[in-house]
Amino acid sequence: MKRRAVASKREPGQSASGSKRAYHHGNLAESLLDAVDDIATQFGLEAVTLRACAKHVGVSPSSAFRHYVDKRALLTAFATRALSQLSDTLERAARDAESCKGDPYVAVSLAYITYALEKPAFFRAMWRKETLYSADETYLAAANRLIVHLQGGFAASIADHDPDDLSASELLAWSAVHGLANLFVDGPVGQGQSREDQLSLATEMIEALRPAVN
Amino acid sequence: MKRRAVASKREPGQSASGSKRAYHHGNLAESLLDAVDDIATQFGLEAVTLRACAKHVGVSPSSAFRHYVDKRALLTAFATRALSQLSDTLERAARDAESCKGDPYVAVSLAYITYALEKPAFFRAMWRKETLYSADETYLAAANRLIVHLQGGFAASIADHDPDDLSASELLAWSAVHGLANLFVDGPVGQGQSREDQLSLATEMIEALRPAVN
DNA sequence: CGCAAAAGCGAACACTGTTCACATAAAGAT
DNA sequence: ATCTTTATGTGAACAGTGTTCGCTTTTGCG
Repeated sequence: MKRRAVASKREPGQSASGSKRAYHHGNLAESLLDAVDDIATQFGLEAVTLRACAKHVGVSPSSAFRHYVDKRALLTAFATRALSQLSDTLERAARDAESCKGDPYVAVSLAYITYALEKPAFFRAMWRKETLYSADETYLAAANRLIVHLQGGFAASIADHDPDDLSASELLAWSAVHGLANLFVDGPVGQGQSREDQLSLATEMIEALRPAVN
Repeated sequence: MKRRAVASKREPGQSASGSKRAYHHGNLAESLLDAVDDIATQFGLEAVTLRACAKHVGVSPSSAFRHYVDKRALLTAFATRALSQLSDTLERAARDAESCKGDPYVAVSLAYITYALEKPAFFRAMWRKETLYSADETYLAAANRLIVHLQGGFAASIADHDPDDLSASELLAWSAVHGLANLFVDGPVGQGQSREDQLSLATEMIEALRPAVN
């Protein structure tokens, strides 16, 4: 059989998280992350199974263990990826807001909530301490980068990055935004509403918060 | 075999969630919930397995399906119980605060966060939409009761109870408190800190929120 | 080329949720 | 009391899960 008779030379140009690339030898580690990505997007986090990921990539289940000691390690790596993705999103939102219209505070907050609404599985995966190695170094680094972006967006002060060094108002802003995101994603708020309505509700809350955060 | 040669008559006096009571005929449904309770408390939500619960109660795994169609149904029932428990806690906090010292707003908020810190598994179980039948009627009823208590505590107006009928400032208050609770339980905030320090951090945040919520 | 290390494989293990035909206990009717 | 009906609990089975291990391939390198 040998279902992959692809060229052994890896072609340098390749779009994105597609399933291209000579898996047989190549970057299984990354490809497995893509698989988690796809499956979580389509069927939710609970459907992410090691065997499903392996099959999605076209590889035997046991191969995964050459790259991740655990399923938990795989999920940690995925959470790390999600964290960076969110950081990038926030960064872009802050930059856009600065160069154009409104204040970055609203922009970053809305971007945070929008991300949660549009990628709920990713948002959930980010902080699932029970299924994560939350002491993993690269995971922690990604979390810290996110915190820095939050400080930057919320308070425009970029410097240190200890989660416990957030000022009271920074923590308040993060809590409110994070809380609403969670209430949307897993809670009873904004259930049947359209994305539009959800976001305007979020905007309301963010504006209501302003007096406390400035 | 027949490992339970206990008296067939049920003795009326019995302390708490112990494994007493004539299980053979009695209230397995409730006892299974107690089992979830115990296991989740000791080993976390991920350790809650149907077979473990059955064993904990002293019953065969398949018996559980006479009372819950699913594992998910069992978890839904447990989430419902957790929601009521939290509601009770908040109610008591509000009453105590009214009859004595400070304002109920702070008391309720702190009680919410304290509950999350002290029963993280329960707090997680409450809103895990992916492992719950979140459209279950009694679950929804419990969620609504919680919302009413939040409105009562946060704004002292008790009346209707549609999650989308929260005022902007009520939603803000809930979001902030819920968000901080989540950041404590699953996020990077307040990691190594003592309960005391965590709660004083929470108090700071709650106080910072006050200008926006009154 | 030759070889050690890396990467993938298939079969196995213990465990999970779930089903189903069967046993038993309780409750109701006679 | 007996008989029947219904509610409950059982044990063996099934497919699917994470994980391990000895084995084969492939690759990179001297």
